[in-house]
Amino acid sequence: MQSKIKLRNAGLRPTNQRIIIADLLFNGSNRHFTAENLLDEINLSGNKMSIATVYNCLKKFKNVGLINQVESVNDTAIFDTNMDFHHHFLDEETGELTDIKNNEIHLLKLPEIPKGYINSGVDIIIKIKKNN
Amino acid sequence: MQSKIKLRNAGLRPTNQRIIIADLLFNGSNRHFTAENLLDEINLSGNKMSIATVYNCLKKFKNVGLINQVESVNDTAIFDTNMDFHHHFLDEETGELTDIKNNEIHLLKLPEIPKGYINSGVDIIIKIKKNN
DNA sequence: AATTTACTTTAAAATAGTTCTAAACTACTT
DNA sequence: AAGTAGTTTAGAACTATTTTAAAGTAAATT
Repeated sequence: MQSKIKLRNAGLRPTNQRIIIADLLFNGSNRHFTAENLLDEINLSGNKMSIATVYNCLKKFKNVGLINQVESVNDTAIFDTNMDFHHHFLDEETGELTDIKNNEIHLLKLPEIPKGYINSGVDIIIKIKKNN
Repeated sequence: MQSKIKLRNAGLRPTNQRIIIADLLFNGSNRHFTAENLLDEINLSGNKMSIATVYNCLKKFKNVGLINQVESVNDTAIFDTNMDFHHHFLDEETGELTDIKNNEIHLLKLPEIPKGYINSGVDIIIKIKKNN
């Protein structure tokens, strides 16, 4: 079981619930998802879990750098398993996010970070809408 | 009364409540604020208003392009009176936003916008945290 | 292996931010 | 002056998320 090791390496106790979630999330392909999305998937996979556990787990995964929370105005938190440096298109009307490949965008000249602070990430969001 | 004209030009009926809010927001200096922040200010200025009105008003102001809603993971919606093209530092710990002047940052090469869509805005968020 | 300790899960309640409802009100048009 | 369409309001409703506190489980200690 790959996930157990992954969790331990990340410094997280590999509980049954975390293993179930890790198995679903880290199966190769990247994706965006909400806590509710994930719970549905958990249920479909024949497992059960409290929504509070899903939230707890996602918070932990985020803290140890297994997933990202995407910056965007949205009523619902969206998480991302893609930990590569990359950015997003945001459909303003639907709230849907799509990855922008990193070589598709180029940020020249970063601003000076305020004194006493360090840069902890850059998010570029390109808002789009249907043209009609 | 400047605000009345501004509202009319934007195609909004200049009601008392909208004028009170416009007077507070468009007084020269730009700022970030939440609906609750603004209500506090309204109260301090000796006026009264329902929080629902504040939300309605901000939504309208946003729709007609008088203010922006800032993209950022935050439990609370943050609005911005600065309509110039510009970006933000986001303090990850406090959620506080600060403007980045537009000449401090330079985005070279934008990705191709998906077919059938148009670009409706670009937000760059540089996350920062205290270095200690 | 048994016991202890610290961390985790859970259902349910609580909270926070925002939107909805429907009645009263107000700006604008006729 | 009367009509109508848009606006405001208090309060209820709603949604996403967090908290609570008791029960459960993994790991550490004996």
